[in-house]
This record gives sequence, structure tokens and C-alpha cells, in this order.
Amino acid sequence: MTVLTWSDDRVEQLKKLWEAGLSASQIAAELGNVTRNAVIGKVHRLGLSGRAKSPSSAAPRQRKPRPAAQQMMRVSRPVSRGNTALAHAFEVEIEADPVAFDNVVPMSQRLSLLELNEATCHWPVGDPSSPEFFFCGGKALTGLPYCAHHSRVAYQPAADRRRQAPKQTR
DNA sequence: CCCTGATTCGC
DNA sequence: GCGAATCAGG
Repeated sequence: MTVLTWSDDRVEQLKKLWEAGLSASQIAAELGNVTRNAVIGKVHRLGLSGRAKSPSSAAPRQRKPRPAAQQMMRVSRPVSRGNTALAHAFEVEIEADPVAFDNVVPMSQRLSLLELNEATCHWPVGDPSSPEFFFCGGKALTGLPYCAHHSRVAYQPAADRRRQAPKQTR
């Protein structure tokens, strides 16, 4: 099953995960069959460039003179994506920390992907592809996508927040 | 060197 | 519209 276009379903997933604060790589790995570039490209096309971060993006990007040589340099992509097991492996790893609190989130408060709105906490808990997955659903702070607790977590540099899976050969 | 998002541009 | 290549910053 190969989808070459962005189905509405996927776009929605993309938007939610992006706004939830996941990195493009993680979203790409989660959706599968797409690179982080694809995700970022789509995000930009959707007009969702920055959610809360973009410190130096204001700097003028330098234009690039496109050398013809690059076309020949196009490496054939082996592409080992679609590897759900791999994605699952690191997804589990990153949730190791916040789980302590997330574990306590009452069932009645938990929300599904499509039930999120401006007033609910967008914090993702667990593996997005797992049926166990849910969003915090707490009362979001005004102007923020997270509740009080998760805002603190989200905007604090958790040392182990970033874990990487597939490495691309450039 | 690893990652991140941003941008450009050929398709 | 799509995404690879590339860039610049952390």
C-alpha cells in the first residue's frame, strides 16, 4: 500500500503531531514512507512553519547557485523506511521520562487525536501508532498548546528528549 | 558530528 | 504540489 499523495488523514496527523511539538524526523518516522524533508516541505506548504521555535530562522537565507553536478550526484535511496519496529523502538525511549506524570493522567481526561482543540493540552503520550496512545487533554494555558505541567516540560531542554533512529547517508 | 527547521528548485 | 538537496544554526 503506497500513498504518493498526502491524504487528508495524513495531513491531519501531520498537523497534530507538528503542533504537539514533535520533530519533523519523528513525525516522518511515525507516518512512514516519508522523509523528514517531505514532512517539513508539507508543513511549510500548509503554512505551519513555526509553532513556537525559530530563533534564527529570521536570518536571511543565502541563495544557492544550483550546480548541475548535483543531478548526477543523486544517490539512489535505499530507503529503509516503513520500518515500524525501528520507529517504535525510539518512540518508546523518549517517553521514558514524562511517563511518570503522564501515567497519572485520568482516563476521563485523555483525548484522541481528533478531539484536540485550543483549550486542551496537546501533549502526546505514548507511541502515536499504538492504541494506547492519547493526548493529555488537560486544561491548556492561554496561548499555549499545553497544560501547566506539560508547558513546563515542553519548554524546558530535556537532555534526553532527542533520540534518533534512521541515519541517512549523505 | 549529531541534530533541528528553512529554503530553494527540479520534477 | 511534492520532496531532495542544501543551508544555517544549536
